[in-house]
Amino acid sequence: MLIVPSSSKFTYQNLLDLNDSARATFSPLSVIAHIDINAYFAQYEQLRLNLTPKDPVVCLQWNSLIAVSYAAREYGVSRMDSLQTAKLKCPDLVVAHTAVFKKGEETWKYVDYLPQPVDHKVSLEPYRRESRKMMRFFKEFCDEVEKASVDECFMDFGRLIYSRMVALFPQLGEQQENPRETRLPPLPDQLPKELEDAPGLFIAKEDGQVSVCDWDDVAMLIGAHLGFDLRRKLKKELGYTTSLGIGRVKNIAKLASDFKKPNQQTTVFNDAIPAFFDNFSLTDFWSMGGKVGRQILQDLEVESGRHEVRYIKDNFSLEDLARELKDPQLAEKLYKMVRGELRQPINPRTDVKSMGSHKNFRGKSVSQSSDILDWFKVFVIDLILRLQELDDEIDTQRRPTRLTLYMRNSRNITSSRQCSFPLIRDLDEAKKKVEELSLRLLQELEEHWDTARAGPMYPSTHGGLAFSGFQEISGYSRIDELMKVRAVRRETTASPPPREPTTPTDEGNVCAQCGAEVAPAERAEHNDFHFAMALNDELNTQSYGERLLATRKREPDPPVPAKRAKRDANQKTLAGWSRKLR
DNA sequence: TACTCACAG
DNA sequence: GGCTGTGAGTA
Repeated sequence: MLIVPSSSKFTYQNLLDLNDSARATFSPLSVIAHIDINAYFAQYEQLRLNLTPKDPVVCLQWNSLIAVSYAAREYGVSRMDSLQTAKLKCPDLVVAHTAVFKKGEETWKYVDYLPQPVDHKVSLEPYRRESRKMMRFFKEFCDEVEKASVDECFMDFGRLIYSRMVALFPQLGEQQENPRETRLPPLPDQLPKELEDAPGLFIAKEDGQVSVCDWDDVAMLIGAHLGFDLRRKLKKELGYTTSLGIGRVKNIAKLASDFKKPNQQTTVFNDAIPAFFDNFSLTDFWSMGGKVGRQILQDLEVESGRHEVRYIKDNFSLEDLARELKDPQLAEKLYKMVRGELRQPINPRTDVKSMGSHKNFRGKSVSQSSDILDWFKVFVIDLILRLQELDDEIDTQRRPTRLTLYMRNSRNITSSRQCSFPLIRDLDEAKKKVEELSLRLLQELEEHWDTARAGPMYPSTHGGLAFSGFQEISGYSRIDELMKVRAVRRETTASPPPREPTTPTDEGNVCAQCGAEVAPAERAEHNDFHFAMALNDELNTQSYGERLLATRKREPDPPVPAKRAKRDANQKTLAGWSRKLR
């Protein structure tokens, strides 16, 4: 590796800013990472079914492939294939259908047949659950993480880089009288051994050399090592192969993680940014993939395809862009973007913003309001189970403040209706409330439906319910309530579930199944817990994926059903809906 | 606030 | 192409 020592362009303040999460993304020394799980859903299924990366696994949703493992891609299988064409290309294809809800049922599971859309709804909850696990893992590695989707996130490596830099180059840690005015010292003649053999591909600089010219290059180098460590750790602990990109802004990191796949990483030196952008079209950039990107190319009369980004950078001033695009904000964004200087902060976004459960209806299967009630049941339980997962995951509960009903008719006209949703801690209560309010929303929507403008509401082609306006509620009202939740959580993870659904025998206050101390008043609830665990076990039978090949190892825990007695009561309520509407 | 649209994976 | 999510625009 070529070292080119010269006086630094950067100041001590630039370095200090890395150590401040509010300023790091604006430092010229910034290092942002983007990580992406390769063919996520397919890889999840591969691990769930205890297969290897060599097995050609695909994830199926009805008849279409929603994820294709890299092993299956070797056979020419792509996301565009149907199940049938994919099997022609690869007879040994391992097909794992997503988990599903059966119409009218109250839980999702992996099933041992090929489910049909007319009476099933896909559940993506296993992937979301695993995603949350991975995000926790990333959060432990790095203090500033932005979840970008279910299988990718951005990280600001600023603090990690700062610490490594000061540790490796002690003179960088020396206090300065005037850090804003004081330049960093020149690079040493040799880099420490730890930074040699940097993992991952380096984008060559403009002159074709990989050379380290200034401290920003050193920061990138450390970033590459951090990225490699992160990927190795994730592979070891959770089993996933990933692609990763390192660059000075989010945009570059994102393009870089996509550049070499699977199981590889790319680091873009700052000097190499223009050369790196030559590999892409403007429409490959985040937020430019749709109309906006196309419109810009048209307004600027840029020929699509050949080094558009470099062309825009070299031929348009900020004023030119503002004039041609007639949108000063967009012009500024583009001006910075083509220079790799669009510095968007990491948005921690730890909290859920909204949560929806939707379904497209086939043919005329939903041709009157009574037809949709069984689907409502699925939407409701889907949402409630997901609220419960949130509760289980973090100690502060979050609750939605709005409920929205969506419907679409055969002319593809969508209408929605919202209402505020009361703050209810208890999920069984909340469930009843959703049932009640969604019914009311449906009636209101039917009343307000503008048949003259939109045509008839039925047959409906789409329906769904969504929670939004999530708020954190003040936490647990009593400390012992919190302790109880924690104790149950320990049990569910630590003790093996019973094989048979059995009733605990009466032996004082000690549960015969798990030996836990249970007060008589809580006995019923405790038994429900065992019932739920046993039911889970029962549901964990063979699935469509594994029947074709393997033995199961990493089956996800299906959702814990709501308490039995209350569920029966709710079924009565649901039956009531149908009567009310007929 | 109510609703729609654009964009993304 | 189906499903899920975020953010911005509009009235």
